[in-house]
Amino acid sequence: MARRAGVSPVTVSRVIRHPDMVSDALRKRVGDAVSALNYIPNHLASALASTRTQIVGVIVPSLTNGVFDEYLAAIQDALNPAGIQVLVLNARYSEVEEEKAIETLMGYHPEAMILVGVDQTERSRQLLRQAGVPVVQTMDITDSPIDLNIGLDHYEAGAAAVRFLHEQGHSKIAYLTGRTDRRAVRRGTGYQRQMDAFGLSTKGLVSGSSRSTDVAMGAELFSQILDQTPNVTAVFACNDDLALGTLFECQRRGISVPDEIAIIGFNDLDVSAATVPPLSSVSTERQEMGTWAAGTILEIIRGSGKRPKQTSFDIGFSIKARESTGAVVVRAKPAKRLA
Amino acid sequence: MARRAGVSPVTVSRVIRHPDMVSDALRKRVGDAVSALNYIPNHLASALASTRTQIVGVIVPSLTNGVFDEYLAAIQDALNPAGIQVLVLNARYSEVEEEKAIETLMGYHPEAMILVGVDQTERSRQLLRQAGVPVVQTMDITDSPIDLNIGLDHYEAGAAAVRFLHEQGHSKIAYLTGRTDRRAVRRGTGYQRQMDAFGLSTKGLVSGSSRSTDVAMGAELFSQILDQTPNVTAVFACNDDLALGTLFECQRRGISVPDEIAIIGFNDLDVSAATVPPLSSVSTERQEMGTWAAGTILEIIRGSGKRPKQTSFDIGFSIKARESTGAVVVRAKPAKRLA
DNA sequence: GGCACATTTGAAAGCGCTGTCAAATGGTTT
DNA sequence: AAACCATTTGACAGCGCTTTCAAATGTGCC
Repeated sequence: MARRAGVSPVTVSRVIRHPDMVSDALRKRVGDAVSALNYIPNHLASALASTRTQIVGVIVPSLTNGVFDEYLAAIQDALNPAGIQVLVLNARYSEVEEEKAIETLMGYHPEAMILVGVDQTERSRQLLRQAGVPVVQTMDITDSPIDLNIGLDHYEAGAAAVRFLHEQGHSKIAYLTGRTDRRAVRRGTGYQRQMDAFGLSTKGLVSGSSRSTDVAMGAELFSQILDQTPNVTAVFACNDDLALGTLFECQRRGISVPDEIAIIGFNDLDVSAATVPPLSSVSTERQEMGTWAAGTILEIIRGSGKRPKQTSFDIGFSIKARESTGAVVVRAKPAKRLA
Repeated sequence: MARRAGVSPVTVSRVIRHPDMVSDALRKRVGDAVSALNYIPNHLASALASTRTQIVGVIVPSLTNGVFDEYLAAIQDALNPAGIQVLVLNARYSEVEEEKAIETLMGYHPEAMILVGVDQTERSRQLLRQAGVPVVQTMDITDSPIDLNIGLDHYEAGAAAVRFLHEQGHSKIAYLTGRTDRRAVRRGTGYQRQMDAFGLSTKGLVSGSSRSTDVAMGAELFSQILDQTPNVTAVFACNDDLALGTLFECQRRGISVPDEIAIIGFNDLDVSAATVPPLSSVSTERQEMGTWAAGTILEIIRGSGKRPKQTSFDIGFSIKARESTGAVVVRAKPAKRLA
């Protein structure tokens, strides 16, 4: 107890929590003792007594996927300066593990929760509601959010990628996908429906794997497509890793990109702009989603506790057209939706 | 309080913590109440009362660098099953921020700490020692660890990369580096000393930036080298991002790899094996370091509390020779050290 | 049937802090 | 000088749990 050092018991707390309620002399005296002893208040005791844990729980589907890096960093960057710690748990793309993670997190009584995706189990939703704290579902959109929601329509994004390639004159458009969370599935559905709408067959043009994606898998999946459908002219990869693998496979086989094969990925990771040729990609605002989630939470739990004006937010996406899909055209977010 | 549900106060705790000390009937009765109420014990109160926080603090220099992804995942995979939560803080490659992160973490009374690198500030070291918990410094080695240490000798690794390229007949070997933490600096020193030892000049062969690295930077840095020293024949990049950027720049300029330029990176990320041609890289055992750190900690705080037989561990490195440095040779970790 | 002993449950105290409220101190006002 | 008020500090209780120890209950033995 640092209190022995100064001479006061509760006063230490006041000096640390409400320095302006205390005289200069006391502040100095306690301050000296604190630094002499390297005293650091026990956050657990403090949280227990004040019922303000200053913890926000975040659950991501993967820790090794570059997609969540900037997202997590954005959340921490927004929350840490406010004195809030972020507890990150990994659900490994499993709803069951996510539910477990939520249970664990609840034991810490977080002041808010940030989740990826919109399909939590019923029990997860119940636990979350029961907790009575702000919950933000990110990366995807839904009509029935648990609480707050920011994301994009992956179905529309998949369809938009197809439209984009189609506008460039492609009709043999392949789709590559890896382990299928709901978002990837929806992108795939968007692809399929848009191909249907164009009257284009997707036979021999879809290749998937149940493993989690990496660059090497992109090469494998694309090779499978080539075997089945040698006259394929364009590839829509459900993420940039697969797109990059496809590009490498083209290089390996001496297939010219974009002249013989056009490639578009998803997420627009940094690396996509640096390849040769640069990879087109459907760009998602991951950092913005993290920032919005964290900022909105801060507003609620700090600022007067009232809900923000906007509780659901479709942040959209944009197609970054680069050389891998031919001549570069400036494009914006698709104007209207698929019927 | 779920206790109202059953009929007991302290007993709930016992049912949950020591189910075998309690009768079947009670266990069932309380169990029912627990699930009926979705009761989850308050971890903060539990930790405060028992002085076992079940928290391990981890501080990494970056959240957006792929290098730390598998490392963090390995730590969580080892610790979570033991009921331990990992609190991850980002020090952004700054010793000062690291010190702040340590202070913050201390407020949570972690049962152990895992750090990256071996140059913490004096105050950091003091706080850590004062905490009296196991501390593991990873990724680098030192003669004066705070407590436990696992890592590799980056100086040797840098020198080994140069020796490797030299053996392939290169003498105009460039070095690319980005923001320079101690480890990157040591790799650079290893490069420089080994070049000196070979009597090779490094004039016009070193290019660096103070920003944090990305793929695009690799292209920029390599371009600078080409401007200064057109007859360069090999590039040692201080990480795989820069190596990949170099490869892309070669592709862009139509420079053949490895015929005109040999490239070797550092860390051996997954993507390096998938490029065309595949990139050689100095492979570091990041996952193993995370696993060892977590495992050793578990042994100490769970298993009888005694120190492991081995408290310092040079895990070494290996050179993954792939086509980007010419004919593929099987190589092991360098046998003897630089004088 | 009475006593020693093992088993199962509860009562009391306290982990380190914070919120509330009362007490002490000092400065003003009439 | 008495009464009043503002400012500053401390006492007390309690956050929700666990630990320790005592009480209650059941079992076996002489």
